[in-house]
Amino acid sequence: MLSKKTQYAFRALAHLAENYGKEPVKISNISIQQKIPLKFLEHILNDLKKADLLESKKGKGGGYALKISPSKINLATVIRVINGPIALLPCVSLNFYEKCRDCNEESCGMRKMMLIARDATLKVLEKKTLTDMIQE
Amino acid sequence: MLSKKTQYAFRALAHLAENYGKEPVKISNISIQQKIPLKFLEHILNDLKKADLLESKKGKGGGYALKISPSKINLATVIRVINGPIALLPCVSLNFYEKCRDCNEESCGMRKMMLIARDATLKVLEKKTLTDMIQE
DNA sequence: GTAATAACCTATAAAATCAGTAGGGTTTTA
DNA sequence: TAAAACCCTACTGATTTTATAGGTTATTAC
Repeated sequence: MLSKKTQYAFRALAHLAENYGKEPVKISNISIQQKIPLKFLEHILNDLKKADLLESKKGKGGGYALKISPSKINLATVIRVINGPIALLPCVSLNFYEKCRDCNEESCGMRKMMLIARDATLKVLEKKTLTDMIQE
Repeated sequence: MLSKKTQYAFRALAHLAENYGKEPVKISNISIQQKIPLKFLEHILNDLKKADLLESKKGKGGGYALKISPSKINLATVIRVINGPIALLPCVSLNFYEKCRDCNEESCGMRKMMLIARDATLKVLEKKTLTDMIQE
């Protein structure tokens, strides 16, 4: 399951996607309209900025905005930045790979199954973007 | 990601699948051969038993065995018993559904995306069984 | 140039979950 | 009746999650 933080991140991104091309949006606005605790949201937006998904501007008239088009931000990217691995096992993770102890990767049946599951999930999450998400 | 407990469960089940139709297997045997902490494994096997996947026999010659054919135990079932929901959001979970606050389910784009992802993942996890997993 | 605005940074903390351990109790079989 | 093996309840330490607090820095308007 996605953490609450990740769900907040998606809401914030959806909000920013709807304001793409317009003025930057203040944290406080997103916080109120999307009902996300303000100080928590600060961290989230900062994480997304560090991942190069957002850009920010300080001072009056400042705020956050998507750095790239919402149609270029896929859901897998967001999940990886905020939530972590998408795969069900570390040994089948593309971005957070870890060798599993006591297991021969070539022959491990569990691994084979989780690879197939990962591919199926990724096929969706890498294809769908913020634009798909905000289409009503 | 699957918890360690779930990974242990899969290993134990694979072990039992390989002994399907034979004598019951003792916890201690599984613990040693699969390198799973014994007392932790006790809990896991008990959970699987309560979920009707295993049957047990006490006393000498006792142990655990699959209650049904390994070809009838799919991976989704196991994950749900030990790990919990497979869906990425509570509001798209079939077995652990929870309404999300502040969100109209009909119109929520995040929900729509996660539904599609869930279906893709489940299609694999509900189709693949312990038998698929132990095929070398 | 200074006051207001709004993002940025670091530290802390309560609550929940995870990963086990401890120590007996109960049932079955020989 | 004793050994074998599962069964049950409670506890614990570590980690992660979900925040909150409080100050710092950069930008803009006057």
